[in-house]
Amino acid sequence: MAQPTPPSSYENLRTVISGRHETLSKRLRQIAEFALANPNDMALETVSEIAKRAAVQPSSLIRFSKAFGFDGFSSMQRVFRGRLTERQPSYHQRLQDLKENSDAPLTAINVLDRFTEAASHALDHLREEARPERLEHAIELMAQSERIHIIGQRRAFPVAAYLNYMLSHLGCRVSLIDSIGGMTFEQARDISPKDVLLAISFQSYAPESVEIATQAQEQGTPVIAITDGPLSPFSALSDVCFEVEETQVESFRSLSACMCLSLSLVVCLGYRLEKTTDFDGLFNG
Amino acid sequence: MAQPTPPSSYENLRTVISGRHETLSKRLRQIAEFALANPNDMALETVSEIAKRAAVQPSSLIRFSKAFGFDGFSSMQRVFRGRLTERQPSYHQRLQDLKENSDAPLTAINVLDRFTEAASHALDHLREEARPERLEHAIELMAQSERIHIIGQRRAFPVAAYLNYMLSHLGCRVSLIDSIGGMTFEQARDISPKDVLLAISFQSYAPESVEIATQAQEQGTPVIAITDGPLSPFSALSDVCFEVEETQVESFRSLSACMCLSLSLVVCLGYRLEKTTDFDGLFNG
DNA sequence: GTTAGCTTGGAAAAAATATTCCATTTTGGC
DNA sequence: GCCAAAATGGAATATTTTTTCCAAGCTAAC
Repeated sequence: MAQPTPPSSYENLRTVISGRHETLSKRLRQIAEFALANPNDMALETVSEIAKRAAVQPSSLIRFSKAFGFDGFSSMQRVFRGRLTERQPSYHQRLQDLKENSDAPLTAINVLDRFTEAASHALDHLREEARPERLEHAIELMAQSERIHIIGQRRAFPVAAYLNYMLSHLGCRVSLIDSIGGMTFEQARDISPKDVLLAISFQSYAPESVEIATQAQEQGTPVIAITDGPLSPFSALSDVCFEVEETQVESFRSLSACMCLSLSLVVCLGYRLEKTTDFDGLFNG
Repeated sequence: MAQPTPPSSYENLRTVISGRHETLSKRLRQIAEFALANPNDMALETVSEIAKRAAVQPSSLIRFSKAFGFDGFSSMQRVFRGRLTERQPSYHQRLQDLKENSDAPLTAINVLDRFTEAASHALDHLREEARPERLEHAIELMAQSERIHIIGQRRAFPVAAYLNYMLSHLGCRVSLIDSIGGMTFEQARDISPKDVLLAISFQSYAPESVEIATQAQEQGTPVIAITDGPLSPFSALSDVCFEVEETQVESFRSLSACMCLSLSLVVCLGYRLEKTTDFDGLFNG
């Protein structure tokens, strides 16, 4: 049992396995090779299934694990499983930590720390969950529309305003439904099937936004939604749906990730439209 | 058992779960929410562990699986596991690629990666540069003012709108100078020395904002500025000045760090005012 | 070729895990 | 407010999975 303490990260385990590869017995070497080549199997299959695939006996797998200092197969498997989640170190777990390790006094700087931390997580999450094909789909819909309508009520309004600002600077025809003078539905009335509706909405989903998205969809106008999770009504009400899970600390949410997604969408659209105009300065108003 | 054939891909399962979410019983809905929020746990943990984390009985998990057409929990778990193995190249990989050849193709996902990266830096910068005494000074000024006026033109407007939204939900007397109907200066006219002016402005510093801040300062109204660097005219025009250096990628700037700072200020003010109101839900409009 | 020491295969035992079942509670219609 | 139907909790059971153990098979030194 040449390994006193087992590696606790996949990367370490990998290194240790390749390091000892030469000195292992025939069967164990066979397992080492299989493990390095099929980390997914190692993480997700049962001992007997892995044994079958690697053409060894189940007991050899146990021996292998013990040779590297683990208690048994299960504890080695944990390390392989870690690899699958560490990219995404359980977003929620991290948040939990953030909340729990926070009996720090509520000084201004502490609050700021926590919100920057939370915003940073939200950005990571955005990046991890981003689906390239959705981004491209959304951009295509915008590029081909005659006019882009934007709705975002209450908490979502700043995002809507930001999109409106940037899109108009790109030279897009764009209409922000800003509900000025209580004209929400009147403003929404001239959404045509050739346009696109960009809807931003978070819990608890302003009824006006829901209704306008519903109407748009019914009449065949593509809807792009930026919302806060798969349980949002906009999942069903949109052609492309971006789920931006803004981190929540003590039930306050930031819009950092939303702003970032919005900016990215607009810039991509800019490239797509081959507006090779001098972008410098456009965004510095 | 309303689901004859179980979804075989994670994406489908997700869709089906959100689709039926409304109609599920209390416990099953609870599980649906947990599952969508914690797909990693669903993929890797045992029934009893998941049950514990989701605060339900193990048997409910089996019922949940069956409700979606699976034989039992194990076969549903297979779908969640699929997600882990069919992952697209992780964003770390994408970032690596991006750094190695910065003339990487301008795909949507690359653009997003770069902006999230940039936003993340901006947040780090915000945290590093934050001066506790400035935060506290700003909070104190707001706490003691009779009314908070907010101005932010053009690119800064979304931040102003966000502050306006949050502050009004805190119960503060707040006025947003939104320039509606070209009434910028008329709206600014009732800023009194007992109030405070929150000015957000970035290069190239909207003249209206500069002028209003100047007037406010001349008449003795405290000015809090959120701006973009020491060269901003607001350095001189404000009592407290936050310099938020939003990282710039190809001359596009995001507002992520600004939003985060704004949120932090508001939350601190909330604590300061000892509004121990139930904050839950306040920020979910 | 023999033997000691290490390795391997496989079946049997132990442990962990998933699933079922039923008594109890909750829900919704009258 | 009552009843029937649906949902739920939790213990009991069934199943799967891991782990142990030991006999048998190699390997290499003498």
